[in-house]
Amino acid sequence: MTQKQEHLSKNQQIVLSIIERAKGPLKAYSILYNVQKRGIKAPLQVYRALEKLIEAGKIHKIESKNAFIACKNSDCEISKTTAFSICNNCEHVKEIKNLKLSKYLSNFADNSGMKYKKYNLEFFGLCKNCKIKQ
Amino acid sequence: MTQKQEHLSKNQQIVLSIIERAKGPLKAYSILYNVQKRGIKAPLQVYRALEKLIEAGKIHKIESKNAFIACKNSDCEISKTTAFSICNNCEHVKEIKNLKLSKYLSNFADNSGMKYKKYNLEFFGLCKNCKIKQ
DNA sequence: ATAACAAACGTTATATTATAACAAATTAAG
DNA sequence: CTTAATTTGTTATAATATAACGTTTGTTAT
Ligand SMILES: [Zn+2]
Ligand SMILES: [Zn+2]
Ligand SMILES: [Zn+2]
Ligand SMILES: [Zn+2]
Repeated sequence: MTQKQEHLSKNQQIVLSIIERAKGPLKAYSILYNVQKRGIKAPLQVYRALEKLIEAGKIHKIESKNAFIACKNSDCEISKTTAFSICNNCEHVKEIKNLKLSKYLSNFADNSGMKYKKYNLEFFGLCKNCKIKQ
Repeated sequence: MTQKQEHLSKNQQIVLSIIERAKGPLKAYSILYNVQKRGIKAPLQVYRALEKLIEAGKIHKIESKNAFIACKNSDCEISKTTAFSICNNCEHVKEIKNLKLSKYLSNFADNSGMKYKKYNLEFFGLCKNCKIKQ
């Protein structure tokens, strides 16, 4: 009986803690730099941890930025349905938690006969702060 | 009066023609390999063409694959609102043309006060073919 | 036509992001 | 304890993307 892992390994915990403390999405090599004092020396160690953390639903990858952010949406299925708002100016990223949206997209079906189990949506615009300043 | 460019340069035309003839999304270095006989020798020449073609709405980038596909949706705003279906098995990618979906997403607003001008949505699942085979 | 400007080009070098391959150490299960 | 699975450490390399520079081509306005 292979259950979804819930115990995080040492490296996974280290990488997760860095991502959780960050204000915004972190890039892999920035994570690497941050964890070198804790014994993680090579890119692969970071990428391996990132892979497992994504599988576990603890973090998400922001595809348009090649960066990683902690999941703030404890309800969301394990990394299967994700939506983010991204500010084009200050690069602020926030995970969107909206039941209507997630229901709409989870139930979406077009004429292709394809049933989608997973999606990633990235919205771009100006955040409230940046809208004011401009 | 700076209008949106509609005349494509030589390199842009070459790169676009490769992408349009392809069955699926192409990677930048695969494009490079394909156009070397036509005089394009360096990655930067390809990336520059790709950038302009995206701005012109002729192609889109599939972010989860770092690959580029021709736009099949002449109605869509210039690369501003994109949705794709991606088969996890055969990697078949198709641009989704669905007015309800695009209206829903273009009008989407959450409580953040952010108004989104642009989005990219990638759906994942099994296409009809691959569903049968499994 | 020609000067002035903007866009595209060619080229070299380099930055950034990500994975392959292999052996050792640790952890979970029977 | 024994065995299998996972995680780790390490080196090397693959894949993706941009910086910097000078030249060439195309457009616009006199
Ligand atoms: Zn989440
Ligand atoms: Zn902002
Ligand atoms: Zn399109
Ligand atoms: Zn398929």
